[in-house]
Amino acid sequence: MTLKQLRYVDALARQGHFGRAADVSAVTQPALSMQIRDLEASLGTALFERGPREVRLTEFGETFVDRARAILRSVEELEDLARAAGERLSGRLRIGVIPTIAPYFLPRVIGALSRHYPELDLQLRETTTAKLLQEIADGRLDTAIVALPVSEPSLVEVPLFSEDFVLVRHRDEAHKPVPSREMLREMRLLLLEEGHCFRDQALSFCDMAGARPKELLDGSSLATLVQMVGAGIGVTLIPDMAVAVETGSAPVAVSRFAGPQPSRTIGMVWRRTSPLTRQLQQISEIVKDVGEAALAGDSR
Amino acid sequence: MTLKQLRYVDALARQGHFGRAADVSAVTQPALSMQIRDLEASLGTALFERGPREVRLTEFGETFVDRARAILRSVEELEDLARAAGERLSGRLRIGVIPTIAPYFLPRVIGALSRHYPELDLQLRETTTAKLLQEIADGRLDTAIVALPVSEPSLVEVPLFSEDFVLVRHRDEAHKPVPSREMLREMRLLLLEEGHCFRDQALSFCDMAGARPKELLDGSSLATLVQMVGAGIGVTLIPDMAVAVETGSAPVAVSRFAGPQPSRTIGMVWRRTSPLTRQLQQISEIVKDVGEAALAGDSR
DNA sequence: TGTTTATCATAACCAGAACTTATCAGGCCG
DNA sequence: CGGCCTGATAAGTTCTGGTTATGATAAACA
Repeated sequence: MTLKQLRYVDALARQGHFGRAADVSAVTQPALSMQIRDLEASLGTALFERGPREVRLTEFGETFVDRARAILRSVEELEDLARAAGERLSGRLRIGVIPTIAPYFLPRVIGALSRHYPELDLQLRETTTAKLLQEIADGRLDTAIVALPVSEPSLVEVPLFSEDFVLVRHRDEAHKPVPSREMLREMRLLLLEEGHCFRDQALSFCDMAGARPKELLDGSSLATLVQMVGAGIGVTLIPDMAVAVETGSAPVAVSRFAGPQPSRTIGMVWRRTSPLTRQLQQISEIVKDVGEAALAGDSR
Repeated sequence: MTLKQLRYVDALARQGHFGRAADVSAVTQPALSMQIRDLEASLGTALFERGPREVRLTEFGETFVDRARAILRSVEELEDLARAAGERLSGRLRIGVIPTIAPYFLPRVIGALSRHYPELDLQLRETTTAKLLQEIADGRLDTAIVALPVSEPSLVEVPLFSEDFVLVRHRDEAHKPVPSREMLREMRLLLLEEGHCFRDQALSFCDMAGARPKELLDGSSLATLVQMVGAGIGVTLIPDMAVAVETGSAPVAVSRFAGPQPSRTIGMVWRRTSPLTRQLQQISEIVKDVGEAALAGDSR
């Protein structure tokens, strides 16, 4: 049994005439006749009664076409559904974001994306890069916003923007000169706990990668770090984007480094094999715009 | 979109592996690959994500296979239904019967048929031959039990049995000799109204076909005729099969004619083009047996 | 009643779809 | 880095489904 046969049966049942049914089916009469014959043979039952002046459904034919039409409807519906799904980005999209970006960036991203793609069902997840990458590989995430590079050949990575790191000190120290990288090593540096890429990036800036100097304290979020700085416990680095949100509620001062700014590149990654590639590309453009706007001080 | 493609999608979704999916579908891997590719192309959407180590459904693919499987189930169900319908006689069967047979014969026929074909949904209709034939032609009846011949080339007619006509007189006249055909013409003969074939058959026996002799009175049923005879109004003819039922409740006597018995052949007819031909053939055998048993005096 | 017309079935042929075998390409793994 | 697994691609073959032409039969008509 084929869908074509069902369509022919439908047409023939409507028309009650092989010739006309063939016409509306855009085939010739023998083609339709043979398909009907084959179908009836394969079913072992007659669906139509061929009278010389009319073609009539058999008793069973009646119930057959009813069901056949229901099937054809479902098929059509499924095709429509597919077309709609293909046209533009819609449905579920699972995005992962690292914690040192999420709270400062996600609100804007969500806003922009749902403005562009109202039918998009955004699902966010915030965790460390390693876990995000694993979840992408497992197919539990569609894409992630992380610091580049991830150097994973199975993933595509597109850069979005670069953000600098800034120094956060207690407000009382704001008049002192900005310490150099070397000086930082001698100060009590507050960092995120292990696993956060930003920790490694900060350490690498201080040339202390790998080693764990004793004057160092772990915090579980940038907010914690800033609050600790405000309490006079030490200094810390935070990414540019976090400044506006985190430094308002504590007696701290923010300073840029002299000379080469420490920075990191934020980008989007997804499976090279993802069928959403085209849509993800579009999305990355939007996210990029949002990111650049945010960095340009557009701190709505 | 074809059912074949849906089946392949189903298999691939289950197996997560082109090779295995092709195996269970009893085709080679390229065949399946191409069908999937074509389907995805025609939909404009990817259903599967081809990873190097695994084949995974896309977001949309998930909902697609769900619906696809529902469609495949309906199709299978429809095929089963057809097979069941073809196997043995079941479903609606519309039988027409002439009034001079129906009350005496139908109860037995119904009993026998529903014993043989429990799944049969019998629908009976009782009216004159002309109307029955029209309804058969219109497809509103599947078959009819009438007096042969009907001489309609578009219909098949199979003889079932012959039944004699008997004379019904008032009980007081039972001692008189059985009148001849000629004598009948001189008596007050009670007959069914126009349109009943039995009227014509009776008249023809008396060689009075067409003509309307004055000594003649119409009744609308054999029961009426017999009651009229019992009231002494005249005599009548009734078919053999009606004797047991009709002559018990009136002071009448039944006599067979001498010499050539007047009789008629009862048979079944149906459209030559009917797809039920085979089943109707079977049914005619059963009806024939019932009829012969009834005539043999088996008057249960 | 013979002829024409309408209608579905059949025959012969043809194109394209779909399958097969063989081969390639890329990722993974020892 | 070579072998293996897996899916894609290519080339060739089979067969399905389609076409045109024709046949058969019954209804319509003159």
